[in-house]
Amino acid sequence: MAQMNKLDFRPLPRSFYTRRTLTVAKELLGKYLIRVIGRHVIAGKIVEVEAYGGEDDPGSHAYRGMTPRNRVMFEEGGHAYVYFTYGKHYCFNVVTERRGVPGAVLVRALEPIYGIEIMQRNRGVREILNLTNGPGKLTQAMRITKEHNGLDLTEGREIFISQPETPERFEVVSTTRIGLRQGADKPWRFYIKGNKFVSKK
DNA sequence: GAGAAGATCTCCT
DNA sequence: GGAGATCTTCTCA
Repeated sequence: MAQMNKLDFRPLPRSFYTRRTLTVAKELLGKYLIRVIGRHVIAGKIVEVEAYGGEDDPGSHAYRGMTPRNRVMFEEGGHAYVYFTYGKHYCFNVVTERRGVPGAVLVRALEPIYGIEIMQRNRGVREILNLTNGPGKLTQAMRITKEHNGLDLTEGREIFISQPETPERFEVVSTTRIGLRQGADKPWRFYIKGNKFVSKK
């Protein structure tokens, strides 16, 4: 088994994130989301995402301009946007585009790679298929909270995203987003075809 | 300052 | 398949 040393992984550079939101969303599929907690490393492969825009996207928090909550969406790409919802759950997003242009990609599901025992403990669930197959589940498994809102993902510290050690080929499926009242018509959800950890078919 | 809705999950039937 | 939990944030008065 591979060494679970975080030095094996390098954070993606700023230039990966400061592009169009839809481009970043599709390219995030297959990448590893890495969470470092003290000496422990948790990693999951990103298998499902949703893109959120600005004033062109009624489904986005940034649709009506900047508020204290969505401020990070207007930051330079490469930051973490974490918000609390439904009184229980955190959702983890990756900010995209250049500074001043709102955009983010919601990470909806991961395939567990490393630190599975830690994720089982954090979730209070043993079933691996039920560990990270939803936006609220993966933040609980990786212990991501509002403390991480605004974190810079290019620094490679507590949370970052890296290339997998052995990239695989896969097909991307594009569908409409989930759980929205507004903007539900836009096909801005992307997932890896056939992956068991995708939250909904 | 009040009221309503929400990028969800879990448990129950 | 459906409803309740639970609380933050936004909107409007």
